[in-house]
Amino acid sequence: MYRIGELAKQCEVKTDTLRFYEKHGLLSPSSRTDSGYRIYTENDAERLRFILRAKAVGFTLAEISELLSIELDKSNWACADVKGMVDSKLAHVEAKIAELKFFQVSLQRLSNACCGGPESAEHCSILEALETNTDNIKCENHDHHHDDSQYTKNCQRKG
Amino acid sequence: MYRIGELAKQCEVKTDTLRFYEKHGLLSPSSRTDSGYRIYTENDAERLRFILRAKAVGFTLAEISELLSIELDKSNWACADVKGMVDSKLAHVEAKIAELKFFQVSLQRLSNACCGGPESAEHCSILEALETNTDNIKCENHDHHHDDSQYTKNCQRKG
DNA sequence: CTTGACCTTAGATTTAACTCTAAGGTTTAT
DNA sequence: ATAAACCTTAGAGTTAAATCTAAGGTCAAG
Ligand SMILES: [Zn+2]
Ligand SMILES: [Zn+2]
Ligand SMILES: [Zn+2]
Ligand SMILES: [Zn+2]
Repeated sequence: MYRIGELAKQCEVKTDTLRFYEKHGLLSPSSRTDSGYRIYTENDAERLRFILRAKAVGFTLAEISELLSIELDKSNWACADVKGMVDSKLAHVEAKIAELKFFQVSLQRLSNACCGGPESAEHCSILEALETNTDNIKCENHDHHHDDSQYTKNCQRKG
Repeated sequence: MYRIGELAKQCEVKTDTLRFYEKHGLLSPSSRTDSGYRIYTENDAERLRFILRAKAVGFTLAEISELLSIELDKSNWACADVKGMVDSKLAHVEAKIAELKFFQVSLQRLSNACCGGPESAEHCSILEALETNTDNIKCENHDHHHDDSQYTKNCQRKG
């Protein structure tokens, strides 16, 4: 039997979060004290841990709601249903990774093209790429001199 | 010279989006007609393309605001400033990728442990993993028979 | 002179998961 | 008996980037 603050501390969430989960139908305390304090049982704690594990693998609260209703009525669901949820989440996560990897290589290419030095950004390759397009990036060629120890690796210089 | 609908179509955004960008200080039309219609110049269109390119590499609108103010005042900024923005975005993107990859492997392990068949979820490995922990997943061992052609690869069976 | 496509505004709604506020009641220890 | 630490509620705020709504004005074609 835990009060809200105890359960929150045990599971490393905020009390706000537990009230939020209750408001959204994910987890309700099994009872209340006479004065209205929430009382969670060990069973409630297990349900919370289920929720947190599902969150840890990437499910949203809406999806976790669905998983919880399956969990409470397993015999009326098939492995196909459960695996379907996991697989569709997996596909979604992989699509997001692909999008972010595109960002990553684009940003890396921009970064590589810029010396990153203290000189004026007037001829900065990054800005030039954003002005025209990000596919053909020219490495910048400042007229100034650089401190070789810092900028040589990225910047091709004239003088 | 474009009206809002023309520019929107040309750049494949909604008119709502252009009004939104205006409200948030990213792009204002250079003028208005007597009746109040927005009029965008080619210069405005270029600025929009800058915005869209920056979005395409992952920058938020707030970051794009910053890039735009640098772009309009290049000589008072250094390459270091611009590259700093790119690199910090890159770090952020890479952190997000790492988080999603963790989700990905966790979900993949869950998926692999489940036969995905039409049988009851009562002994589903996925649910069992969420009930206890997601690190030690047991492959499910149903008492039923499976259609080998569909489930053999993931499911280890008894009988 | 009316239809339809276009344009205007301010403000509300959406999504997700909290996070915070205000105003107050309860428990426990000193 | 009073302070500290806890608890209660309803509801507003946060973040990001739109997207939608309502109520109305403009413009070209037929
Ligand atoms: Zn340089
Ligand atoms: Zn540069
Ligand atoms: Zn099986
Ligand atoms: Zn299963």
